[in-house]
Amino acid sequence: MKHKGKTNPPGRIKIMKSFSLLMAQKDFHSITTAEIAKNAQVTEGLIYKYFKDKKDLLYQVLNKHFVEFQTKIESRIAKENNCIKQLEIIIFSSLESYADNRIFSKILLLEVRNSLDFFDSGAYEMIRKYSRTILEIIKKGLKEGELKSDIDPLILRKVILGAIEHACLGEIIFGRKLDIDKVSTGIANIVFNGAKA
Amino acid sequence: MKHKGKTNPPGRIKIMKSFSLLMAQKDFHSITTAEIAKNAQVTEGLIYKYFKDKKDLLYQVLNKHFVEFQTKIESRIAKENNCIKQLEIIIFSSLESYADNRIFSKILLLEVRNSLDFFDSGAYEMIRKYSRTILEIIKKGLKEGELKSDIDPLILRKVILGAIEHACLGEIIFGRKLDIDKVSTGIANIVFNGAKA
DNA sequence: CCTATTGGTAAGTAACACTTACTTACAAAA
DNA sequence: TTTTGTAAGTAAGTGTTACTTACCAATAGG
Repeated sequence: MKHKGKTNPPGRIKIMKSFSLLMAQKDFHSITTAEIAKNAQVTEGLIYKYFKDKKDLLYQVLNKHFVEFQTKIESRIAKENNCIKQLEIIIFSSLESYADNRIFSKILLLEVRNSLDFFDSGAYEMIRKYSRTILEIIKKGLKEGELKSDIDPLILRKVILGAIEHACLGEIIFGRKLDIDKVSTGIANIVFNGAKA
Repeated sequence: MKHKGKTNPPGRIKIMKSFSLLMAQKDFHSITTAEIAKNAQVTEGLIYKYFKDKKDLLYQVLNKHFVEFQTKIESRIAKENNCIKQLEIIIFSSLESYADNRIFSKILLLEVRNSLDFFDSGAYEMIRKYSRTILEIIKKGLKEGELKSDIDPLILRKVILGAIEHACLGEIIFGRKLDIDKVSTGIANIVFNGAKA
């Protein structure tokens, strides 16, 4: 019998909690379904009542975290209407979110990209939305003359997103502590003012 | 009997070739050892004569590609001694290498990061060397006054590497064609001259 | 000519992701 | 009050997979 996805029964919640906990300790591939079930105190079969497969569980956990991330950032952006300030908020808030939500960033930056079916998932849809928001801000910045007219908005977005993601990798992989203030102002300084003397 | 790794027998070469070919078609996890062996026309057991496990095979294939990448870039850099020019060469050459060696970039940007034992591999040692080279150039640029004195070299490196990697993701994942000239000059323009009007 | 080593094979095995067939609980309809 | 439909959960599989073990054949050195 297939589940229709309307309710949110205790078993389902326990499975997601158990999986999140395990993701904090080890990488996706070395987590077994037996382990997930045992820690959740349910049987293995139940996982497949609520999730298509192990990857689907991963995507849904990511999605849950992403919703929080998105709403937090959007409310912060809304308070500003200077575009450069808004982009600075994005840089800072993204770094902050990645830093104090290791599971979220681990999944997003290390675990999901290698499989094509991620890009059909709801979690990926959220990323696109976030990404689109950034592009809108950049375009507005160009129109209002806050940004140089010869800037390609798509490339600027790549630079910003790439810098953010790369900055978090060391922290996620090696557990290095990241100085968010220093790194975010550093990135913003380079991206907006340039590095050339 | 353990292999000492001195010679390079035909079976070993066939396995690596077969695996490379499969990596061009699908992701690491959905490639089976049976498949690798069949396409290489050897038995499955032989894989484990030359490689510790499936991941080790991945790392060694990556390593092979990385050596070519590294030597190519270093010879290009040697021809310049203006630091900004050198960094521009790095941006351009990296994009170019990623673009015309999809397997290499797929492995490097999507497949290896999620497992901790990659960071003990020889392939990761190469990355560190490459990364160190970039840092040296930046430091030289600071000393010789080509770069602004308030720039943090580690952060500038993060921005450059992040931008390069992010720029390639779309191409690798979705097979989108990348305009290397446009993107590399675009990135360099932002990083060196800044985006603010 | 023997023997150690290397290249390679064949036949396993344990563990894993996922399935199937079943039970229980319970709410709404008849 | 009984019936029926369905959601929640279980128990016991199954096929596949990465990896292992034990073996064989060729060959080069002493």
